[in-house]
Amino acid sequence: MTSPSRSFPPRPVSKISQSDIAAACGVSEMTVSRVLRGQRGVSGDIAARVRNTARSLGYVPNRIAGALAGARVPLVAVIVPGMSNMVFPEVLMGLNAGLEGSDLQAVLGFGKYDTATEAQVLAELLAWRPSAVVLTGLEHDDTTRAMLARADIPVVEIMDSDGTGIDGVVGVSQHGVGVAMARAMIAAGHRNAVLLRSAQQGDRRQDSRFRGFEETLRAAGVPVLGSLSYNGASSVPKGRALAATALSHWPEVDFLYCTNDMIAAGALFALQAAGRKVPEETGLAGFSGLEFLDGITPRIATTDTRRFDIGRSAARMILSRLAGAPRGAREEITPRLDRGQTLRG
Amino acid sequence: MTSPSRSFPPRPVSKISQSDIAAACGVSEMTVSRVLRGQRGVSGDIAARVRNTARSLGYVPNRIAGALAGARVPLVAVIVPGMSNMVFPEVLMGLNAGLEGSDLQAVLGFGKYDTATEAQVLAELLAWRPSAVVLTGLEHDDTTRAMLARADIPVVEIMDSDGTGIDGVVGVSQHGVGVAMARAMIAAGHRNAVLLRSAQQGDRRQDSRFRGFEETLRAAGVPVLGSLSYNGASSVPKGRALAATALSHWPEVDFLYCTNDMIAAGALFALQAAGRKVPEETGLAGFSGLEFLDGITPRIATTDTRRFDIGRSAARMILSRLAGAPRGAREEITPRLDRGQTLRG
DNA sequence: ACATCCCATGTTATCGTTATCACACCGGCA
DNA sequence: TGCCGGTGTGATAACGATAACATGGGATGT
Repeated sequence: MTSPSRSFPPRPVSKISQSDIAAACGVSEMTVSRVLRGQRGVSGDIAARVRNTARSLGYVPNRIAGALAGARVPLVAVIVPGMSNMVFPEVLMGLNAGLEGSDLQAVLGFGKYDTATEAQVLAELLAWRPSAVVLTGLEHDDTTRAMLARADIPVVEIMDSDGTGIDGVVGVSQHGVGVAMARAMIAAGHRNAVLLRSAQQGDRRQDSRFRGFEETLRAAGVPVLGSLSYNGASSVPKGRALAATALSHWPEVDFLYCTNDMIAAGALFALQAAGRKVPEETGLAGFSGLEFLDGITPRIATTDTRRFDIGRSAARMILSRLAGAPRGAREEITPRLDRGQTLRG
Repeated sequence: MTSPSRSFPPRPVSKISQSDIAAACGVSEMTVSRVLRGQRGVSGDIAARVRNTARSLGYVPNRIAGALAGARVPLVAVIVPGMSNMVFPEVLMGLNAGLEGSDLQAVLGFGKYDTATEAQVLAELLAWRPSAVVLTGLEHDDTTRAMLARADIPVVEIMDSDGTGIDGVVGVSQHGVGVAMARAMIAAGHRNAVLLRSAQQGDRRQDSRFRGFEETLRAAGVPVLGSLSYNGASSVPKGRALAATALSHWPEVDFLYCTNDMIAAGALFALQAAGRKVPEETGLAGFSGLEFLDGITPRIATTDTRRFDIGRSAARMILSRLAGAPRGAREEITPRLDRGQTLRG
């Protein structure tokens, strides 16, 4: 909206339009439009002729004109925080898979873990009058909510299902993930847990996960020893360093609950380097179910949040909303707790 | 183009348009349009009034109408094969970073490693009359080329720079990557190489990489012993299995050149499991520079193709083309060969 | 044979914005 | 005084497609 100096060459001209086809075939534009959209009520003879002409002329439909004329805009605005790990790429693959077969196209924006940026990006995307919106998480700007209310289109919030959404919600209960892992840990006989967490501001999902974990442990009378956090992006070396610190700080620790699998992998290496038997002396668990962990021995316990399925469900929810289903659908994706080989027993 | 049953609710109505703002301010639509686009030639008084009214009414511009009326479409069509590993997410992050500051927005499509699908997706995206196109690789359908020729907009082909492109090209020489790794291997004293490769049909980039590798070894009088391939997506376990097979098949092997780091990680585990000292007895190398490898010891030799930089350069190339630079720019991104700790010496 | 209905096709208006040209109005200069 | 150039603002016509309605003619029914 604020480009001071736009010195761009004129738009490419001399495009083929439906009227060119109409002229070439000796029919009206309307007939061409009908054929190209696969509407019935056009004689097979003319339809074939129109299709051939369109192909031979290299006609590319102009969605812009179509959309303005009142046709639905086959776009879904998708805002994810970023793509620095495999989480959102997988969600997007699922979304795409779920959209396959419909003519809907995802348009991507990055919210950068910041609700103000998200609002800005949303405004940008809404300018295209998409048919639906997919947002990440349940926390949003007031501006965002207001825009969505005015837009009055299906909205699906993904990833997190702890709380109430604007419209549809597809996600896992992060709180539940923490609770389940705490129970698994206790059942396996571990007692002294330390959390390795990201210092990322406002990572609500991490927060509720750890809250569920801590509450459950406290209720069972085995509160966590403490937690350490790191700044910036996750990486294996960071996990390693963090775990090493944890070991020296709380020698009695016998379980490391890591905020993701990357950190957990590093923690595993640190435990091995420190000569701690895993899981006999010290167990650990991560979060996410990133594929690359498949190859590490022992296999790290984790919670797979089925990101592909989340994306696909979101897509399906959008399709059914557009087909007339009521607002406010919720779908809980049941995370899969994988005990791996880093929990005792 | 062929949705048999479209029963969608009518488009959301009651939107605020420029004419509402015009009416509220007592000026013409044209004046509103000028203000909102930041054109000069409107008195500051009116401009401020218009902007305030727009804000308070919750006006969201309609790019569709604007685009149809002749304004540039601030969209860049981007087609990547998929997102099953971190390669393309990183490219996209770079692209996004490079586009930041301009008003250009990337719209993503998946080509699925198939030129026919690519052509289809391209048609879909061109229907939105984007201002530029980014494609992956240099190999494309005739349909694709024809469409691009007609569209007459900047095109940038990324990743691969072995060959001639349609317009701009940003990438690394895969052939050069193979050559460099072969030289490094020879210099390190390895002699009996085996290739671990994906059976993915038509992966031109892998092919030229390995070709460069093989040619260089042959010229040096130490041809590769052989190669093994796997089907489907890469994973650490597959690398492990493949490497195990290689060890039993060619016991004299002393170097495994893997098509990517995931496979290389698996191969490393296989070597360790077989009791082979790395790199003394057997060295290995991967390809890509995926971040998660940072934590594995020994650090695996690899070639970092600087995917983020590729994306960013592509973005910059597009911006300069749109600003008037001539067609056919080329930018060679120099890959970074990381010897890690799995090459002797 | 005549009214009726349906099917294939055409006509007209419209979507919201921007390009283009036209028009006042103002100050300066000869 | 009259002409000129600039500067704000408005009127009008696209842009390319689709919705909604109109039309003509053949098949159908009685």
